[in-house]
Amino acid sequence: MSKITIVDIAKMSGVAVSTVSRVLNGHPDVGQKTRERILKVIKETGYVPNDSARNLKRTDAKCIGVLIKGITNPFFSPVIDIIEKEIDRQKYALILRHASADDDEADVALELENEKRLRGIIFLGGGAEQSADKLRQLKVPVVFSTIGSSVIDEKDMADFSTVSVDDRLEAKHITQYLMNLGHKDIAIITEAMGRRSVGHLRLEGYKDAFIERDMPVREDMIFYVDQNMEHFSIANGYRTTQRILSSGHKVTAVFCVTDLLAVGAMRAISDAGLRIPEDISVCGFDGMEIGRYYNPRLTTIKQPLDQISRETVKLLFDIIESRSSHRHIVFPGELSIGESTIKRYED
Amino acid sequence: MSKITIVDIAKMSGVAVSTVSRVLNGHPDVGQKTRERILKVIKETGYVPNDSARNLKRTDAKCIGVLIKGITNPFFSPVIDIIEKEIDRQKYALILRHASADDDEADVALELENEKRLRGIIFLGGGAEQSADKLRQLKVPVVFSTIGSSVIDEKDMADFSTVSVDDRLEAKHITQYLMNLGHKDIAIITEAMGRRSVGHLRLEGYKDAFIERDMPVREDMIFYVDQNMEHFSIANGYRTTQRILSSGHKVTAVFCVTDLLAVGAMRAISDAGLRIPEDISVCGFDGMEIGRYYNPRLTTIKQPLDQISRETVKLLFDIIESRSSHRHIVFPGELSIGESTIKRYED
DNA sequence: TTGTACGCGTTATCAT
DNA sequence: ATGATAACGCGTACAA
Repeated sequence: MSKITIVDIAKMSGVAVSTVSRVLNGHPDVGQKTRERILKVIKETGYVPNDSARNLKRTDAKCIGVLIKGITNPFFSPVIDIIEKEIDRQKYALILRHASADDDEADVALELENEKRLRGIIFLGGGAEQSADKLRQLKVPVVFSTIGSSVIDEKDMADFSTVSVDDRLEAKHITQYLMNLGHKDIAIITEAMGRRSVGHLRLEGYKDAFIERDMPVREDMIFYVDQNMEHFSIANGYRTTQRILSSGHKVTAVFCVTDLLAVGAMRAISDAGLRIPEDISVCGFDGMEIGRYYNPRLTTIKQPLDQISRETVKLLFDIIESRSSHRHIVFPGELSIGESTIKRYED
Repeated sequence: MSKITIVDIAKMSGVAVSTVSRVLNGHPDVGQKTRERILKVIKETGYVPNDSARNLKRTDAKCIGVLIKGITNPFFSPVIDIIEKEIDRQKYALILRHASADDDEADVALELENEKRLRGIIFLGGGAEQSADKLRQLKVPVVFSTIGSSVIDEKDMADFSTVSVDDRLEAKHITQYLMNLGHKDIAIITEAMGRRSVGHLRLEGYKDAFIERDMPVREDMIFYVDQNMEHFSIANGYRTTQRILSSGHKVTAVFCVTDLLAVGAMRAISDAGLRIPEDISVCGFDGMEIGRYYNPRLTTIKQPLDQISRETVKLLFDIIESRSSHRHIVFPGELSIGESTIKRYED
């Protein structure tokens, strides 16, 4: 039983391939009886059109590609959900593609572009990094979502759009919040990646807060996650916090650049027999659902993912329909105060 | 700037298309200088071969398709990670495809099969349900992972493989565990889907436990999640637990058929001013990472996802290389006792 | 080592 | 309303 094609269907229905094709694509100009006959044969044989061949010929196709780096990150789940709905509302199809850690996202994007007939691409996670040149070869507009413009070279600003919060600024805010609670010995758990990673941006914001108050930035309070495991994972937060606790440094608050890290941190602190927030305050960044359900509730910077997602799609379509050129939209984050932070006790 | 093809590359390099094709596919029989020249042109133009056209012709291609229903579920994250690595070890490529809630998975699978040149397909989540007939049209072997054979019709057992735990049995185990702690008023939070859903299977296991002890199964202790939101979500666990608490029924333990539901349940119980486990014991099912980090740690049935994932890939390759026919592998779950369950206080 | 020509399954164009 | 046929971009015999 070799694979069955449109030709077979045509033969079995006693019509020409073009007629079958018309039925397949919902063209109106085909007789009622002929249509039914063909449909019947299709159902019986279980024929499925070959998408490759289709895309090879097709000119239209209303598709938006969504490229996501590391499907593993639950942070993107709500974003994808909303983007999917929004694209649907525009009567477009969404093609979700995942790039594994070692894939070059730009390559995947280029592949996707001429494999399907895309009208636009949304990037979730990852970052432009070096591959901006490759990305520029894309013929369809690119919007980075939840990724700030600071991860992009200035010269690329006109070629891509970004929709996000200001990672650096918001990180400064939450650090200041901790300071206002009286904390001085504030450790940070972050990622040691390139200058354009969110980890680095949020670290910069942390530093900004100290610098603005003329307080020294203590390098021994900066803890980098284990490179050998998933960077922004609960487990890594746990392990890194253990390093903090055994470092001997006095620490009254920990800023985790990610909610997931914070969850791990809280568990590690509890396991060490310390109380949150009485002994150590913990805060995160992102505003993930789990933070609102954890015990204690996590203080964090809530990203307005709803707005970000919606605006991402809206902006993309504005560009596709040339109602707008590339823009860089920044939404304010919201300090969401939970039960994981408290005034520092005077000693 | 229209799209650039292999013909353009050939012209620009002053060679025939076949030569370019050879370079593209890493064939050895091409002159060193010619190869370099072509490579240079490719790099300069940023040419990317059209995958659709490729797959149309290709005969080989070592790909495994992984179909996942609802990317939203973090439960699959570790599974995907491992499957990806295992497939990689076999020098195969992994193509991850996501089917949205309303897609027919069988259709997506069929599409994927002749779009790419697959050698096998792994299903994550979802279920065979009615579409077994469609699935049978697939020319490559299908393995359901983390999905038990009980979701499949008997007559289909020889056509598909499954690798999973015994949902029903394990659900009985954990219910018995609660009973052994002295609990009698045990509510269950589950899903009201078809007879083949995990929600239903785990509910059956819950009932089994009661029946085996000649205890009545109380319908008023069965709580179904809100159909209008994501079924197995934290938020749904929260809301459904609120319904339990306001039902007026005496409840000393809650079995949530999913860890995510359990997290929501625990938060709802805390918010109601009750203590876990003293006032109400809570347990889940799955063994997700968050359960081990939550406060209190969640008692649950841990699925051996490591083994399941590894065995899924191994079995698939056994079938591909016809070293085995379709099988149904069942791994035992592990009762992972946390801090969320305790002996029922005598009143 | 390199080039030519055909076919993969489909859609679009032009006839009928 | 339907049929015939030329592309679409690439891989691969086969020929040179």
